Amino acid sequence: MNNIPPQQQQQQDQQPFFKQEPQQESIQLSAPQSYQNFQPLSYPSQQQQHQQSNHGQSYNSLQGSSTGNLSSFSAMPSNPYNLNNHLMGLSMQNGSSSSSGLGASSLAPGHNNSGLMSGANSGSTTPSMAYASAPSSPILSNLQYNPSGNSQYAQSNSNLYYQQQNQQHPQHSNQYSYHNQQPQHQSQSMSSSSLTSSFYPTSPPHQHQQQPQQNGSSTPFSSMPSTPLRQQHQPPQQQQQYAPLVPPLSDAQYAQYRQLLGSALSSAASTPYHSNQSTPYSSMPTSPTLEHQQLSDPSMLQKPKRRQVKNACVNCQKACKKCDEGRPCTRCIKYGLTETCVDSTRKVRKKGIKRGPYKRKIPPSQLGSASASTTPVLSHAVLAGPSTGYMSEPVTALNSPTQSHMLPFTSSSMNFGYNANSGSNSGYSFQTQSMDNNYVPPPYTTSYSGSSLYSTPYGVNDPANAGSSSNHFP
DNA sequence: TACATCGGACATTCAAGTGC
DNA sequence: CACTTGAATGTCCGATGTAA
Repeated sequence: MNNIPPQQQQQQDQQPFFKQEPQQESIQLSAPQSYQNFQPLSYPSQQQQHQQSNHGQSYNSLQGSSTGNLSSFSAMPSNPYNLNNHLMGLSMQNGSSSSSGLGASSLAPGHNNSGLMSGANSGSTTPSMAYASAPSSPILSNLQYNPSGNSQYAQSNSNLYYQQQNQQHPQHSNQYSYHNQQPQHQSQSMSSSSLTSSFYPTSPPHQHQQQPQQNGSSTPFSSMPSTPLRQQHQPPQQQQQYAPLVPPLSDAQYAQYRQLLGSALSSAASTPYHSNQSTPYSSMPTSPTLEHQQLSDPSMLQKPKRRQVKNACVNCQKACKKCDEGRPCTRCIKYGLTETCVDSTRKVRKKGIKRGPYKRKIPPSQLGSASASTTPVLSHAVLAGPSTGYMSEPVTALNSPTQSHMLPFTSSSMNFGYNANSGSNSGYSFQTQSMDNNYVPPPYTTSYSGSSLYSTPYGVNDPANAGSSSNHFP
C-alpha cells in the first residue's frame, strides 16, 4: 500500500490525523517537472497567516502525504490540467456538521489507532480499506486544509467552484480539542465542525510542507476539496497569493465543465456504485481517457462514512449525541456530567430466531458460464435485466404487473461502495450487484409499504413489519 | 445562541444460513 | 467450520423547538 517502514507506519497510525507536523519535518515532494518549475507568488505568507490564527487550523500546510491514510487525498487525480480534476471541487464535508463532527474520539489520548482504522471496524475484513490507502501522487501536495466551515456536503452547484477561504467558526473552537494532552504536537486546536479542506490546483506542491506521517485517522473524508475553478471566482487575496498553475478556464471550457459536472451529479443520483471499486476513496483514475468515467463515478461524490463508537455513554446515548471512548467522554466533560459518564448497557441479542434463505454470490469460477444460461438462475438474471444483478423473481413472476423488476433497482440494497464485505443494510446500501451480477437471489416476494419497496425472501418476515431499515428504499 | 429533543439515517454486531 | 447474510441493535446526524 505504501512504502513507509512498518515502525513508521505504526507511529503514524497512532497519531491524530490533524496533528501539525513540525516544520523541520517537511520534505520535498517529487513533483512533476512542470510543478517544480513553477514559482509561487506568495504562498508562504498565507500559510504563516494561518498558522498564527487563534484557532489553529493551519491545515493549509497539511499536505497530502505519500504515507498516510488520507485516502480522500489519494483520490486526487494526478493531472491538474485534467478538467475532471476539478470535480474534486465538489466540496464534501464530514457527515457531521455538528460540533462533534470531527469525532473527539479520534483525537482522544490513549486511543491508539484512533480514527479510521480503529474501533468498530476491527472485526471487519474490508470496510476500513476504503479509507486506508496511501496516497502517492505528487499532486497531493496541492492539498490544503481550509478551515472554512461553510461548505456543506451537498452543496449547490453554485458553490462548487468557489469556496471562500480562511473563514472560521469561532464558536466551535477548542471544545473538542485534546491538544493539551498531546503536547508533542504543535498545539493547534481545531473546530471539528469548521474543518474543511480545499484542493488548490493553483498552488505549487513543492512550496507546501508535506505531512510525512499523515495519519488519516479521523476525517480524511470530512472534506472533499473544493476548487476555485475560475480566477474570477476567487477572492482577490487569493489571486494575489496563488499563481495559476491551472490556466483559467475559458467560457467554453467552463460550460463544458458545467455540463460534465451536471452529468456526474445526475449519475451519482441514479447510478449504483461499482462494486468492484473496493476503495472508493483511494483509487481515482488518472488517465485522461477515463475522464468521462471519472465524471460519472459517484464514488467521487460519496458521502464519507460515519464512524461511531462501539459503546456510547449513557448521557450521550440519551441525548443521541456523538460520544467518544474516553470516560468521561468529551461531551460529558463539556456539560459537567463526568460522574455519570459510564458505558451504556447493551441488550443481549435474541437467539433462536428463524431466518430465511440467503442470497448467495455466484463463485467467480462460474461467472464465465453465466452467459450460457446453463442454469435457471442465470437465465433469470438475464431476463431480469443487467441492471439488477439479483434475480428478481422466479420466471413466473416476471409477468406480474406488480413486479419489482419493473423498477430500476429491484433487490434489497445497493451498496454505494463502502462496506463491501458486510452486506450492510445501511442507508447507503445500494448494493453493487448491478455491475458484477454475482448474486443469485432466492425467490422473492415484492411488496410496497407506504412509499417503500420491499423485496422479501420467502420465509422472512415482512421487513415492513420488522422495524428494520433494511430492504427498503427511500 | 446554546441547548434539548427526537426521528430516522447510518453503522455495527452476531446468530442463522450456506457451502465446501 | 469458515464464510456470508441480514435482522437486531446501537450510534448519532440534523432538523426542530425552547429558553436565555
